[in-house]
Amino acid sequence: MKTILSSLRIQVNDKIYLKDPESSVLGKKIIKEGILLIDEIGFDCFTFKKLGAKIGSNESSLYRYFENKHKFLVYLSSWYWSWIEYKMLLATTNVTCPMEQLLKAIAVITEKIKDDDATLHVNESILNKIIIAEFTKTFLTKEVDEENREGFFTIYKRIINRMVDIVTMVDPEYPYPKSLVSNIVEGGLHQHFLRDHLQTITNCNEKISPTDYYSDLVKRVLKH
Amino acid sequence: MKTILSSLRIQVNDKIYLKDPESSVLGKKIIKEGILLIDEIGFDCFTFKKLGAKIGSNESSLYRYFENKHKFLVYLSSWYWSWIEYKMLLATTNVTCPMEQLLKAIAVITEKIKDDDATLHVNESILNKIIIAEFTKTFLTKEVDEENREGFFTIYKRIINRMVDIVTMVDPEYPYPKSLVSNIVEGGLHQHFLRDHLQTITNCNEKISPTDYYSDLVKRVLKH
DNA sequence: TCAAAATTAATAGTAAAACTATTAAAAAAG
DNA sequence: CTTTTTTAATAGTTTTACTATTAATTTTGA
Repeated sequence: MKTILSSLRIQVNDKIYLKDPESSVLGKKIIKEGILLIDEIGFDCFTFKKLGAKIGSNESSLYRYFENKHKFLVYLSSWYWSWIEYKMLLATTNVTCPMEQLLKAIAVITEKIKDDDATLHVNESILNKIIIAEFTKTFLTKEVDEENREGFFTIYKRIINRMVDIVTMVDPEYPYPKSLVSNIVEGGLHQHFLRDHLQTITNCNEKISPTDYYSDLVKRVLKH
Repeated sequence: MKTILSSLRIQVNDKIYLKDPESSVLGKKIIKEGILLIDEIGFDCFTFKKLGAKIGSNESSLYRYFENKHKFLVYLSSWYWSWIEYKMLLATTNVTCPMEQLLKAIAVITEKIKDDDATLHVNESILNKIIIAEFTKTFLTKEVDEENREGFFTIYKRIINRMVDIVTMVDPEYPYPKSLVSNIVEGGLHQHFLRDHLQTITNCNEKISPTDYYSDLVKRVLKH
């Protein structure tokens, strides 16, 4: 049951990879150890050569799964947002009050993640750390328009638009629902980063979470 | 007068560079043409070799000004924020109403920049485009804590804390002034990027600017 | 004024990163 | 059980990122 759920819920655009890493032992090893290595040394210092050494494989074997390390990060991000989308669906269905739904969605998006035992080859808690520090790099490139057309950011945009629908239910008169939501999703990651590294420009700390800040924000911004 | 003003107002931490690029013709050429090249090919593809070729200098000559291309981007960012700080000072002094002050500051931060003729070797409008697409990369690194300690982000943090003071004047009871402001500054850049590349998740377009969105936001969030 | 000192910039490197072509071995299909 | 396909390793190439050395120019101070 667990494995059925875990394979059903995560769907990554197949243009992102050359060969599906979920389809082989080596592929899963690349994901699992790749997440750990990026967390350890940072994406800028990460190379397929280093990952190959870590998992006892040759660099060129990894190139058969991903064209380059950028695509690998896009893959991990897509996987992450697909997993978040699933969690958001679980958290918001059967909630009738739109504002309550919105607060649940914000919690899913902005909360610090604990590992989910259903997917043994992905440590979601560490993946969350990577997304906080590296996700914006997936679209801050010269290729963003091309990759957007190819659907690399579909899941991310779908999550935002699902939340936009909820905001519109809460306050149909609010004029900037899309900017508000994209701002919350991106800003949630950013506030986590500031809490860990630039504490003087955030109120987030051990006691105040990004979830607290953004929950308060939507209550002030939206008529409800 | 113009040159006195321009040299007074921009002050960049001298740990960022090896040799002050403002101190020589070659240095100014590096800044001027570097901005154009990064805008053209993106920071990821930018190298000192390519810039050297563009300005008819050897790669190794550029290395005497900046340790690496990361530091070059940190320098351009510092320069940009220093220039913004000056513009913000001009825009907010002699404004007595705190909310009006805040709206002026938000306008300076989030508006699309036009070139300023006072600094001939810097095209501020193109630099603004670079900041939108590349600035977050300056701190999304493993070295962020070390570089923060060395003062690489001082001006950026000072701008945010200046705005935090204004927010606190507007509404002393608001519990998250730092998160609100860091969110506006970072989010302003982000909304510009979304408008240009991921239109489906922002309300910003030719008619609605990030300034409109954030001006409305603070009016809703703060009691005034 | 002119020789010594200091600065500036070019040449010619190296090491690592980012890939690719070829081939060998293992697994799957007919 | 042999042919085809898939998988992965070896051994390359090109580019990036940087450095050591040397040559040329500028500055300075006796």
